[in-house]
Amino acid sequence: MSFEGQPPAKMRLLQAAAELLANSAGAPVSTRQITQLAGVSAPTLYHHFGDKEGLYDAVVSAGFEEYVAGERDFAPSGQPLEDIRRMWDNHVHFGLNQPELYLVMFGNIRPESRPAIVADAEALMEEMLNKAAAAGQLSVQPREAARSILAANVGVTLMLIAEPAAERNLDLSTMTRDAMIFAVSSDQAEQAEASGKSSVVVAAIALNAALQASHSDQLSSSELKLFLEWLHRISTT
Amino acid sequence: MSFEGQPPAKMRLLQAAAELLANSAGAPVSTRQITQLAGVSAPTLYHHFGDKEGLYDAVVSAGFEEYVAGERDFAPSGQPLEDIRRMWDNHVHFGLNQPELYLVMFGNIRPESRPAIVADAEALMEEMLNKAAAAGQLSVQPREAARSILAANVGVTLMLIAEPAAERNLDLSTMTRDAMIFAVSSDQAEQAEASGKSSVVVAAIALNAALQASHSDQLSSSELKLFLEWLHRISTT
DNA sequence: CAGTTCATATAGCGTTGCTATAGGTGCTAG
DNA sequence: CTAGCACCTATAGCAACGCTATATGAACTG
Repeated sequence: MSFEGQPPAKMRLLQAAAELLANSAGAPVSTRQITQLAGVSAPTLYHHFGDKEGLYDAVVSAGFEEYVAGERDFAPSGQPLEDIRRMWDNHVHFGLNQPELYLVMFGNIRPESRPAIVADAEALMEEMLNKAAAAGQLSVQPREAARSILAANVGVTLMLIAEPAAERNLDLSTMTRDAMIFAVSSDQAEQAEASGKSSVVVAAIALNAALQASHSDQLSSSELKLFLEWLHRISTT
Repeated sequence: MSFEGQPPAKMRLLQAAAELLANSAGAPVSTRQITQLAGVSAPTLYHHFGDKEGLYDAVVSAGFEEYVAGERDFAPSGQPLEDIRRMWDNHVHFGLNQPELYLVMFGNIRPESRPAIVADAEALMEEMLNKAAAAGQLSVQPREAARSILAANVGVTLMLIAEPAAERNLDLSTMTRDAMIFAVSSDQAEQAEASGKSSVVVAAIALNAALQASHSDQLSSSELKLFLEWLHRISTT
């Protein structure tokens, strides 16, 4: 993690905090340790960051940029759901590689106070899910899907961090990941993807078939007739 | 929470700790607060519990018995997967009702040190999943399924606790719960039916997203507007 | 009644996050 | 060139924290 373009003392504090956090093995890191390693005295820390949490927020912010970089670095594969899979794996990877930082970011839960970073991570995932929705691959609203997937993703990552490194079994992650993605995806759309047709057409076909089969009573019979006619126009173009 | 059958000072310490924890609103609780409320001096605490964590462990242990009681109190419905659903809901309920205690139990993650309670909760869920497996309703190993479901369950509960109480939307829990149970269940078609999401809704959501993204010119703008309105009606039922 | 053990108290140690106060340091204005 | 002014940093120390060395009272047991 690098903190360039900052006043020297501020930068060294950030670096010292990040370094001590990474090697703390779970033990809490004191401000005295940080200021000593940074070669700076206590008030300097509070001048720059207000309090210890402010310093941690700054470290977390840099950590999150690294996290986001990981989430974005792979080229979009054109298969949004596959990209979601990679986001999930990157999330777990990030957590296991920098557990202390991850715990400060996602593990520091307090009632009724939501870490800003959670909202950011949700937004990131929702963005990707929007693409899946546009491709007709989603069976739930992107926002709800993002919240649900991220919750499971965090839960799994925390579980894995808590386990002794030797016992960690990434199958837990893979299995939960696929369960969540499958749950929000519509298999109709997945089949459509394979057939190469435009998603509008395929979705229209699917909806047409489904409507006729289910005798939905959400629309009146005349409305349904017009609706189906439009569907037909869309799907036969 | 009751702590009967203990030496009086020990019991009062447990009660004081539980009470202060429940009303701490997220702020840390000091040993001085606890000993003062218990009408006892510091060394008594350490005589009985070794250290603060020992006291918390004892409180957690009592809390866990309450948790287990909730997990077991409903009569087995004869449908193991339905019981799993209730276990999930009870878990979330417990977390939201006693968030501070829950955070001590499940939120106090440290690298490579797994809270004993997690193993207990896993065992509890695995036990129930064994019944499902015996009934041929499981498509994965009960142990793996239990770990996966519990990880998601904890993740969701932590997310909900972190949210302002007014914004909490239990749909997040319901949706994630059903996704996980669906994923481990062998009779997936039945699960889909039970979740209430018919294929009509799935197709409507996909088509909605696809239409908005593709600016199809097969329908006039007024037709499209009405079409989308109907879609909305179908997909939000 | 002596001895042992359990339970509690007085007083205080070392560390924590944080701050009141004040002293440099480098820039710009006159 | 220097006066003034922001900005940055340091000395010293406070209150609160978890915890403990030591000692006293109470209650069984021989």
